[in-house]
Amino acid sequence: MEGWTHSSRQASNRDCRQVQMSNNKQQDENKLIAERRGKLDALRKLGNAYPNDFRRNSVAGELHQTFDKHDDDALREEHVVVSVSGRMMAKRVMGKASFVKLQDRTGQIQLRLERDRLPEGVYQAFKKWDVGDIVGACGELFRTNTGELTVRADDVQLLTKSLRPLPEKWAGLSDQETRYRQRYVDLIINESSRNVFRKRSQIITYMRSFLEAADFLEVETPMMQTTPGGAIARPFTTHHNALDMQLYLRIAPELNLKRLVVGGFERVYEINRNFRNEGVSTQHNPEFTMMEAYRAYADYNDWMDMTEAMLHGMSEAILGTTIVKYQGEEFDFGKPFSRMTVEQAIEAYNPDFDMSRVRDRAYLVEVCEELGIAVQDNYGAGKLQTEIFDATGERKLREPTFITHYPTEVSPLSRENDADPFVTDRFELFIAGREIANGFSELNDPEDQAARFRAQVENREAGDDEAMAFDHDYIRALEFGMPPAAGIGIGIDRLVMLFTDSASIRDVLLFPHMRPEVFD
RNA sequence: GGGGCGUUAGCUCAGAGGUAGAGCAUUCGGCUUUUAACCGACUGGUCGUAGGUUCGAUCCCUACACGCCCCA
Repeated sequence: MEGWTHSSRQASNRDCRQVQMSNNKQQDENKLIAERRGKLDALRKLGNAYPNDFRRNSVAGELHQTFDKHDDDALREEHVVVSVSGRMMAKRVMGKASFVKLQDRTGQIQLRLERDRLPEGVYQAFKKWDVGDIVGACGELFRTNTGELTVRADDVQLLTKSLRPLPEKWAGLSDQETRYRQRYVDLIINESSRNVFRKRSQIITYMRSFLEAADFLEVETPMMQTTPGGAIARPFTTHHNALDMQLYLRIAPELNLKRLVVGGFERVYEINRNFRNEGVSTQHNPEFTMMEAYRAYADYNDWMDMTEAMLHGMSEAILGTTIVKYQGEEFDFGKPFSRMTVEQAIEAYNPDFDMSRVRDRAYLVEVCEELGIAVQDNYGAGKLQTEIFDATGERKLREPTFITHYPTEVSPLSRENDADPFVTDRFELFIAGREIANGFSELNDPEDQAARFRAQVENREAGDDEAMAFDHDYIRALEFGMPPAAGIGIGIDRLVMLFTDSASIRDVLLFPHMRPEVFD
């Protein structure tokens, strides 16, 4: 059985002077903390207050699972001796015996502490411990009168003193600002929050295994770039001191991943952060996680099929059902998603729209103005169509829906449709009124791509600071020849929101971006 | 950027132009099968910050900070 070595119970005073000196500076704290700091001082005088020689042999979840069917009589016959540790979440003292709840990464396990069973003086010391302290104990399993699996402690030790009181057990911690800023407290207190981040991890793990099974290679490409590209967005800038040069945080990994497709990695993906210098909202964080994947000898239809298959499998793996419940709505990820072109969506959500003039710039300007959309001189029919769709269609797409054939004008990296060069072979996936994924057949004609870049540069010179720069090296790469390919980007944060029924992106980010807290 | 709402004890929340409230937690006492343990006693506050109005402001007004929601 594992347990203690003896060192932590023996005195070691080498740090005491330093600690007492620093204590004098801390008198401005509130009484609750001062109380606990006093207890810590007493612990330091007795020996090492932060021992690291306790080793447990069991965790709560496994004990509950293993001994689920064992009643008290069975447990007493078996004499199962275990050692456990965790944060003390409840402490109920009843004179010469107490019950304690320890919380570890798998759940909670109850301890029963009896004065006369513990070594001399230990029970008296325990009475001074606080909820929130980290504790280790060993003893035999039994079941209480109410049937709860419990460790009857033969010894117990304080492993880490907690100086700050935890939020109250019943009302818990609900203040959103504190939950985001002090996520550690949120995670200690709120099981639901722990579950969100466990699910997040499972989702990413599922996605990896799905792609690995399809023989995709995971890669990592630069987050600091000299030319930001691969998306229409404003970048963050930073500065490299030694090289004395301006760098950009990437807005997308796209161009680098396609360089790798040129290099012969026919199936690649990357899961990592992108940075976009735009507003913060329930749907937007300045840094967010994206999965981008590229596949040679495939087109955008293949990616729509793969996306459906991935989300279908993911819902079964993560939720155990294909029904995803989100903010009062239900979506079935087991059914094929509906598909509609941008122009069909405009027709569907604008009953008075004259489809005979769907590519008539003057008419589209008129419609935009009626909708209160600010139109700029350099907007062509394609950009105007997209604006109309965004304003009228996007939020109404509740059921998972692929919107296809985005205008070439707004898709500078996508392959033109063979039959209709006004549009590209591109789709976006919407669920619950939000864009979840964006995919397309890749433009691998270097001369066409160069022309698209030039159009972007014109927009940039006209004042659009979200427009792309001309990436000469990317054109050079395409000139070596990129096999016909298609790619997709999936917003991980928004996907996790769906799977965890979270209303805000902050709820699925461990440390969402916040204005700095003021410490006086 | 615009609008609305919020900020009171460690946590969750009441409150009213006139001495700042509750529950839980803390502290002390009691209790050897509790489950928000229980019983008794006590304690806890720069009412976000800075101005203004007022005899008097935590409350009313203004600005600012931070947060949440909606819109662009």
